[in-house]
Amino acid sequence: MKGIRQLAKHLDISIGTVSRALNDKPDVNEETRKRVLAAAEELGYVANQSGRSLRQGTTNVIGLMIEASQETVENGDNFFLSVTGGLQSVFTRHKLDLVMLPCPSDEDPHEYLKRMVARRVVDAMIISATQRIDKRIDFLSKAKIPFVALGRSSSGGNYPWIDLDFEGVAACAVARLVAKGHRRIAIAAPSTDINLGYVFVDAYRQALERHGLEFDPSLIIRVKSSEQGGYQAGTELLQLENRPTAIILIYELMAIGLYRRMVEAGVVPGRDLAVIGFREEPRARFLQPTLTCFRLSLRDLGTKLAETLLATMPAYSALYPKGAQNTIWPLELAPGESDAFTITP
Amino acid sequence: MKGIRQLAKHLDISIGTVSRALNDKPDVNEETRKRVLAAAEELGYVANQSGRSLRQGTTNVIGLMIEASQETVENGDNFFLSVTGGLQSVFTRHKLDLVMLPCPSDEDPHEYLKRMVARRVVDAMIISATQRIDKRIDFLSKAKIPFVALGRSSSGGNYPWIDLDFEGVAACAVARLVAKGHRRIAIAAPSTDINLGYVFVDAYRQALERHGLEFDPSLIIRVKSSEQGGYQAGTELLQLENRPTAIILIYELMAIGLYRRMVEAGVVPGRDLAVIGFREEPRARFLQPTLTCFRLSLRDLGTKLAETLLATMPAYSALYPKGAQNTIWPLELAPGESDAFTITP
DNA sequence: CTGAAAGCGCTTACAG
DNA sequence: CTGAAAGCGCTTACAG
Repeated sequence: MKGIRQLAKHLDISIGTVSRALNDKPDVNEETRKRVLAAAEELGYVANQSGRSLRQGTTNVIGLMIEASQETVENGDNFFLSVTGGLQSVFTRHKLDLVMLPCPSDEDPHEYLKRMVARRVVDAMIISATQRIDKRIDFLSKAKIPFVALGRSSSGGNYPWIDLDFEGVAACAVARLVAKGHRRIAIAAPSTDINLGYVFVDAYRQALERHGLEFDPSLIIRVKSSEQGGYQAGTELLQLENRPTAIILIYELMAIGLYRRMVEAGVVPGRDLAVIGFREEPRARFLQPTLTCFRLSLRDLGTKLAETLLATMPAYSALYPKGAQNTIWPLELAPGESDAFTITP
Repeated sequence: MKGIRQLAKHLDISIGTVSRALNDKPDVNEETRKRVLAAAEELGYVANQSGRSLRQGTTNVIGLMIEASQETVENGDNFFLSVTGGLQSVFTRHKLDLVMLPCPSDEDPHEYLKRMVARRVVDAMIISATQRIDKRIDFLSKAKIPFVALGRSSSGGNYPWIDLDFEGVAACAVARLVAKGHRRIAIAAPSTDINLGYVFVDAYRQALERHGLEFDPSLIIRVKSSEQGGYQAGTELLQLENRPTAIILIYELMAIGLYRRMVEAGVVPGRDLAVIGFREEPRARFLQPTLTCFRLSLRDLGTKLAETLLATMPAYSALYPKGAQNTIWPLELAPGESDAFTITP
């Protein structure tokens, strides 16, 4: 089936009526609508998206930009694939399609985004891995493209974002460890300029302060956000003089590498070293002793992301009252055995 | 910058000339072309893709369909993200953009594909995770949409595909094990209807036959393609009477779960049980003893996939001589310690 | 409730 | 080498 013209001819009615029937417009005879829908189904007609887009000025496509960094790839980090389900559950209601736009690793993310937006392949964008200073945010704001960011940034002033509750996680982790008698608590933070690193370390500092503990910069161990990074963090931790008795990890898979390094060194997590991981992750579920970490539903996060985005789009904002356009997403403590011992001074 | 009309007005020339200049057509004055390109850059003009698509009949977008199954997500399987780099390196040369189309887990993959194709959001498709009988292949063939499949299938007769050399891997693994004296060799295969399972098990059977070993169906352990599946395979292996002395795994992350199960049972891989893994994977690199497995470049695989696809597209086939439209992609043995012992009967 | 017509933003024969 | 015009496939005021 080529186009609406053939379908209309086949039904012996005008293309206008066919279009109205297909698009659920109210002013169509019920009988006519049924005939049209049946014929479309039978002949496999679906409206050409370019034609629609050109006329309507919208593509009905939402882009999720992802950066396939070496690290992400090696980690097998499927954070986004999980969020995707939640996003789609909302978008489907409005016949919006989600496409993932992988930025080639050799292209500047900002340039890539500009190109995609300028070509108008999407109506709106979801960006993530926000940097502390992120040009993409300024660009999208200025270009008035609806968007939502997964992650805060110092850029762009007021813009829609959702971020994980790093403060809550840091505060909870520090409080637990302090309650068990720990005084020297290390933290494994990312070595990149990603904004969550700053947020997390700040919150850790403040939590220490609240508990009257001195902040020691040497306890911030900067490593890659990966299993290997966790291993590296383990190595650096072992080399610290006056070795910390506890460590908080900012990335879920670090725990696996850290455990391995500890086992190699004869240091037993949960007995000689308290470990608190970040996000609960299937692959870390089998660590022995079980890892204390934090739980969240990536699907629900995706749903919220989608709703936040739609609230900023004129065509949908009525359905999704704007309200809080910035959300701190809570994580729930999932206690394990990795920090279940008490330090006696 | 709104559209080509404004840009043309700004330059005081016709939109036709602007278009020709922007699209590298030969019949444009060099001076004019420079002025146009400069103005476009300055004003941030990029052609609206819907307009282009409608006129040209092509979208210049290639779709990579991915199925975000529960398993894939939990595994953190980033096979595709890695292949993406290779795909893009080829597509970029032709100003083609790659988008990943995630099929919602509650939608039938075949219906999803039909919808995407009918809406003409992409010029061509890359599909994967091919089933033994895969309706998508018949559909794409019939609809004459250029496509390439990552994975063979029994469907569709003659169509372009690339697949990993499962035969080679199975043959090599069995030969190695037999040479070390193993007579009872188990194999962990996928429990789903994915075609690679059939191909791999067949090749394993044939390899046994070549070495004069009897095929024992109880040695085919069907489990999920995941870490957990590997663990499960370990459990089942331990329960087998006349326990096999070796196991071949069909999925890379199975090794991690299998090792864990073996350690729990006091069975030492590389001493009490020979293990040969499938694809070399960063996360399995730290297993002790090191895993014998097979190496391939996912980036190169992506490049080949892209080239195979372009060879089937009329607009590019001249540049990519069709030649072999079916490729068996070789894997290179990466010997480790996990199968380095000899059985003495 | 339906039809005829305009026009979304481009590219591309066609004239000159 | 450039301009004027047609037309890709739709949706949507506008008339009736």
